[in-house]
Amino acid sequence: MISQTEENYLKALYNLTYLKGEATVNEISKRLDIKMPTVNSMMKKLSEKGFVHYESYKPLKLTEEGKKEAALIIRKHRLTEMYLVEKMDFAWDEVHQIAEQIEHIHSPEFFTKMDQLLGYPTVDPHGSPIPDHNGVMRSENYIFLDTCEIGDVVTLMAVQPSSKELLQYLNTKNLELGTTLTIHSIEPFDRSITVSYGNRPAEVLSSKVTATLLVRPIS
Amino acid sequence: MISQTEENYLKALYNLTYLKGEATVNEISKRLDIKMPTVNSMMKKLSEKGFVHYESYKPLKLTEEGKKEAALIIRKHRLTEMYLVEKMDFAWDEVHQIAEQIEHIHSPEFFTKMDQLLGYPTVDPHGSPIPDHNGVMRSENYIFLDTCEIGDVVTLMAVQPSSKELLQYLNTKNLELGTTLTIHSIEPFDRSITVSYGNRPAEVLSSKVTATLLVRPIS
DNA sequence: ATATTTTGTTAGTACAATCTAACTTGTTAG
DNA sequence: CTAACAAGTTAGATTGTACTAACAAAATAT
Repeated sequence: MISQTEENYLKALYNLTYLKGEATVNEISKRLDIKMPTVNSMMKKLSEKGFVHYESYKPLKLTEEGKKEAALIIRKHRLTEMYLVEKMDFAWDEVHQIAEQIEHIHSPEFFTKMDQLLGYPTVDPHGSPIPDHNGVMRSENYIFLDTCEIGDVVTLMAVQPSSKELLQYLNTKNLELGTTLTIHSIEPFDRSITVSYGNRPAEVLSSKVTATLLVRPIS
Repeated sequence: MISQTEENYLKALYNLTYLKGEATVNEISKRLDIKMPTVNSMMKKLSEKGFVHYESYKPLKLTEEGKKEAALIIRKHRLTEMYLVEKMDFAWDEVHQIAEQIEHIHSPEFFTKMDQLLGYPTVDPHGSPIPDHNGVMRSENYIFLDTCEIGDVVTLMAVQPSSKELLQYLNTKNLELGTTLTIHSIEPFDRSITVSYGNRPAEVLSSKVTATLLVRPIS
């Protein structure tokens, strides 16, 4: 059995790693507002249970099983948010706290029923994708930046695969998750793309970079 | 703050005492399937917190505050059951396990919304009354047996006030909570009532007894 | 390249909620 | 009325999840 507390750690790790495939003890500590030693020992425990790859002083990763567990919790969270908005008439900004609690309910029938009553939605009220009942996130909404066209306006959602070097490169360009990009031109020769975002001059991104950036078109 | 565990003890105590005003450590132990020493120390803790009257070797009682807390949890449970049946199309026998979990959700708005969507119901799908938002159980459905009429068919719901002697008397008559009674005659002189129930000859109950028995008419 | 800071780990403590074993009090049957 | 049994209590151990203090490793800045 997996406790509510453990579920919260898995979820935090999933969300933190969604971007770059790994996360640190420190990041989890900050996100959950729990001190680092507590996080550290919980990570060892989750490693024992087969949900996390743990090695001393190395960044943390979820195992495939850990990813699935986490995705299923996120599924419950997002289905709940959708249900609260669609069927109970809550505003989109009121539902998070309630969903944080209901996501821990153990009852497959309950969430299956919600899913059914909602007509099997694929995104929650905030546009985030809802994983399916096998924990697979159908990120249909996310596409690689190198598949976009001139004039598209997109939001940076994830980086896959990622490397330290790539993330450092993105930092120097002030490119972070959630940044909204406008595509100005695409160079036919090397497929490099010129984008603008924030209050800064346009930037040119090579195809090596654009092939790793997952974005969501603003539509 | 009151933990989920504490809530379960309060609810158990409320249900056990509803009938006779008090309950024993042993009864709670059996109902929750938790060993007596654990129950004992939890009762002391709840006493510290002002929810329970605890005295060594004496039966347990809820304080007014304890009753209110418990009733509010039961309110959440019964509202949830009603919601699951009415709005989510669950069968009446599928909802208990889910409600056991949802009753612990902390979100006044969530339950207020349920109440509203259900049109402010006063009983749950099993006919049990739903306490109001102040924790007051409007037991309008329960009436004293001495106010019934010939031909009425009723279910014994509670005994108030109760005494050891009265309960022993009821035991000798095989009268227990949930027993369905049919009223055959009422003696005008002393208002004693003749009833039948189960596979046994009719019994005569004195007005002293009938004035303490709370019943729900079967309608 | 080394000193400083940040991050990660270990060790030991605390508290909530559970247990078992042993003892005490209360109840009940001869 | 007392012996036996049931119920209640105390003491001490265990597990899960948190903490602080102290130390170790890694990253960073001068």
